[in-house]
Amino acid sequence: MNPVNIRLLASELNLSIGTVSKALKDSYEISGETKKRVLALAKKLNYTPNPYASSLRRKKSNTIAVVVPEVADSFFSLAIKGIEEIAQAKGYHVLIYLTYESPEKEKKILEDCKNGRVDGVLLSVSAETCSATSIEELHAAEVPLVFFDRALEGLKTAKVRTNDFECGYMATQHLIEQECRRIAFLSISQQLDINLKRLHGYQAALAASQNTNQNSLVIPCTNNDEENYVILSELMKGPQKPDGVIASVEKLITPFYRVCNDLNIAMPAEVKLIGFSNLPTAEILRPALTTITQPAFTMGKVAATILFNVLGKQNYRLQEEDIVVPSELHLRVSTANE
Amino acid sequence: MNPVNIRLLASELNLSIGTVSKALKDSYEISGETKKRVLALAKKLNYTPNPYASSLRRKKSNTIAVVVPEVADSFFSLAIKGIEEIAQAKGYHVLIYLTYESPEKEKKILEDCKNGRVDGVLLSVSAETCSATSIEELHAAEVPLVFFDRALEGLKTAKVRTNDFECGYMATQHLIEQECRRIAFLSISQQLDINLKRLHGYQAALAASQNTNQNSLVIPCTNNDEENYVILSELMKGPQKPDGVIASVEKLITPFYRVCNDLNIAMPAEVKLIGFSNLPTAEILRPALTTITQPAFTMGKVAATILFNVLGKQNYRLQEEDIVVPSELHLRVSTANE
DNA sequence: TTTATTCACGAAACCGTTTTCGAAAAAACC
DNA sequence: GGTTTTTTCGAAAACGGTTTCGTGAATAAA
Repeated sequence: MNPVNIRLLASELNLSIGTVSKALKDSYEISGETKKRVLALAKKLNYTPNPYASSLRRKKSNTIAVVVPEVADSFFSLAIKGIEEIAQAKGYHVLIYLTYESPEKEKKILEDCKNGRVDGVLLSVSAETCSATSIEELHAAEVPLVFFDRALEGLKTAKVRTNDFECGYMATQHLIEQECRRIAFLSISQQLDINLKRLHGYQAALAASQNTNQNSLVIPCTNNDEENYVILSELMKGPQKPDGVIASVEKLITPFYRVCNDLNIAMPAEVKLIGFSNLPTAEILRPALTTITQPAFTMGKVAATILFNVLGKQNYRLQEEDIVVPSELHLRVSTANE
Repeated sequence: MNPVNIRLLASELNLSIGTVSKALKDSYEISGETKKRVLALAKKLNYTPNPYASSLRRKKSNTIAVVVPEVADSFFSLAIKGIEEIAQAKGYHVLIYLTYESPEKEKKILEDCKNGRVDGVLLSVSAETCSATSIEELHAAEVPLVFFDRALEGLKTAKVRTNDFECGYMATQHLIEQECRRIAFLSISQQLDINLKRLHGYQAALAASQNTNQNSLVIPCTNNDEENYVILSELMKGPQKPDGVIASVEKLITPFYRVCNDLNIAMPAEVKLIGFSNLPTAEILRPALTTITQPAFTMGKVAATILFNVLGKQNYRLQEEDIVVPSELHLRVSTANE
């Protein structure tokens, strides 16, 4: 650690510690002449203030926590990039925590955020989180919190989300328009709010459809790629074989392509696929994948901006606002009609 | 912020602050009875120690910095995941900083790491970094540093890399074996050490080839997708049109697929492609992409493990070691012979 | 000239924890 | 009983900044 501290500067310059401190932050109390001397020596000795001493006294860490289930994921990595960009511009530091979809890990992490380590938290809850106690404790400790993407209902704080219900509806409607008569909805977590919304959008679109044949066909999948391969394989070989498929999460897309490839099922002729995805390679898949693309980067930036707006004020109360950044439907060949 | 501190505990229990502090960390000096009382009250009041006060006094932050050019990238996001997994297990916190390939940003960030904010740094240098001054300053400040993937030569510290030269060689040799007679090497940065190594591997393999016709054909690309599309388009339309292509970085893969698609160039019949890539979708591209896959997750874990090993010891000197985690060649259709 | 005000700085408290050192009381030893 | 040792705790000094408040001198106002 750098041994040059404010005390050293003070003694070299025959000034008091307080004077040096004020000079360094350009206080009006200090004369221009003295400021110049202090700055010069600070530069010469390569002085940088100890951040923890400063944080301790000011009760402000200039650090935020980003708590996400996963990072090796096209959505979250883009969102993190958006967050980091804003944070860096504001001179804030970003702590990253992964929950791996585990509520226990999440709880432990959030407890670590209560003791002044961070000035605020950006959180995307784990899929299995149902209890809000650890989040409420954070709230009680007056740590500003902004949910992004995956929020928990009933908590009075800011949320930045996308229009999941509409997207579920839109995806389904699109398949109906492309004359799919049997549309399957591939899902993972039954808990997760955003997945439920997508599912409800799907169901609403089916219900609104003129075609009374359209029954809901929800395929529960798992977190394991090979298990999903088997599940989807059964689906496409079985009597329930759909002619339209909605992959409600990105990780179900690869298994589905593999199944179609291995079973020689033609896409989009025999079955059409639309996926919720931020995959950068969607357009070079064959067939190119129609996607509902979440505005991950924007959501990260918006969430961070909201948080920093609050951190700037004295009044730390975060509005209970719910910002919706709409996803985009990218039409590609995987849902095309010949 | 939580207002319950060690002073409050002490006064509630009629104990001194020091006693409470020792009781909390199970010091031998404190009787079992007292420890029980302290722990009970701490639990009841939901006490958590202020991390910055502790860091200030102990001169240890239990935090590391991860400095990378980018996060929305399949390699770096996986590496970060590996790092975070180890850090979380060791009770460390992870600060993320993005350099966006800018040496100036990198310099600013590394300066922030010198003042005790972090106990160590994991760094993958930006592509344009040539000066080592800011890194040497970090070294001078005795902040342990581990390079991963992208290192800077001539610095006595640990490095965790992959076998880039061999991979360049292996990729080229593979194409030669697949009877490619004109192999192009798509490159981005001329600065970046790992890219140069891949290039040298390519050149060495060409030189070793029996076929004397094999001239080096290096195509400099940019960071812009559309520009690259144009460059590759010209290449594939021009007289130099190759029958084998090595994409030395992941971001050149998508443009190349697009070009082949748009120009109706058959892969692998007319041209074969091998890419340095961690794309999770490599196998569902059509044709499925032959890749050199870097062990991103493992490299992150290894780099973090090395760093934490040093942080545990009193003697902070990091060995000048160079660990090589080999990449894997995944053969797929994009380089197949009919 | 007297009084008020501004300017430039120092002394010291403070943030919350850790750690060293000393000391009283209890226990063990001769 | 006297001495040493162990046990258990408290006082206080750090750690490196920030901030409040006070003070003497210089300047301005009266």
